[in-house]
Amino acid sequence: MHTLSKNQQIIFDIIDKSREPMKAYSILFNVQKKGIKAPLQVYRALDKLVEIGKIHKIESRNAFIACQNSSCQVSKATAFSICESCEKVTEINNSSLSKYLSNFKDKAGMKYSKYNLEFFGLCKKCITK
Amino acid sequence: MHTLSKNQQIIFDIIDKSREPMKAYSILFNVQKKGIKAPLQVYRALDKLVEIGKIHKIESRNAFIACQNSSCQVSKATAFSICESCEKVTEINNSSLSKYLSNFKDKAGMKYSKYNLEFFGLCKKCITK
DNA sequence: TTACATAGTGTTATATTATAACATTTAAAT
DNA sequence: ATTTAAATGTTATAATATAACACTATGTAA
Repeated sequence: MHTLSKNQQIIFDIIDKSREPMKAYSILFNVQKKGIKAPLQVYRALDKLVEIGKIHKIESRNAFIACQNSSCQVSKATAFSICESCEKVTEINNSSLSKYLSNFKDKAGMKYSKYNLEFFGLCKKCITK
Repeated sequence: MHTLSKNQQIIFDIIDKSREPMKAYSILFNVQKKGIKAPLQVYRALDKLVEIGKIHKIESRNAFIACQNSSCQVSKATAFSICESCEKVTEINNSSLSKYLSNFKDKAGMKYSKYNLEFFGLCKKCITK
């Protein structure tokens, strides 16, 4: 296990507590009272947290969420569902899906070490609206 | 079929000719001689081209490539391989993969209308380096 | 425990990516 | 011909992200 540094811990905590993906400058705003004043301090912590799998970046939204899977192994194999109405994002934890994708090989003979999948649609709540 | 407007055609052409994904401001630089002067003119064309499936955005790279599939149907089901060394990006056209993902349903009962998948690794050339 | 290397911090400045707002023009549909 | 929708041109600005440099803390190994 990895021990987080001071800034990493502060920033992880705020993302982990959030019920929705957080953007970098929103994080910055929220941690200024804790002494983190500059964007770079946030981005450096984010980079590290992504690297060790504690958080994931939702690429289509430029936002970050805490990993919902117990383990960090899966930081190289991420899948999310995104509601295009309410913007709720959920990490998908489905072994069939991860097996299928981890074993996927394309014609070009490229061997993949990582993937990121984002599904878009409407969540249950938003469908009925 | 859709007829492209003047700006849309100019911007599609330059992306289509490019052998690598193009970034918005690189596109802007390259079309200034054609009278397109402002970022917004580029972004508006990009938005439309993405909407109609002529190009795709590589989210992890903030860059755009022309659709490599003959049809525009697939604009809602995109998959790419990205070499992390040379940054070569290739659109994956694999019916097993697209069937699997199009039929995928998660526990939450959310029905997906769209997905985007990005694989990362090393291409053949870069493996042997 | 000192020295060395590695990782993390603080700070200022700046680069890159993207949109708001508004006036005008062109194309398409009735 | 008139109306409507789509596209354009323009200026300004918002939002996202990194470069560069000086300094500090932490872990490792002699």
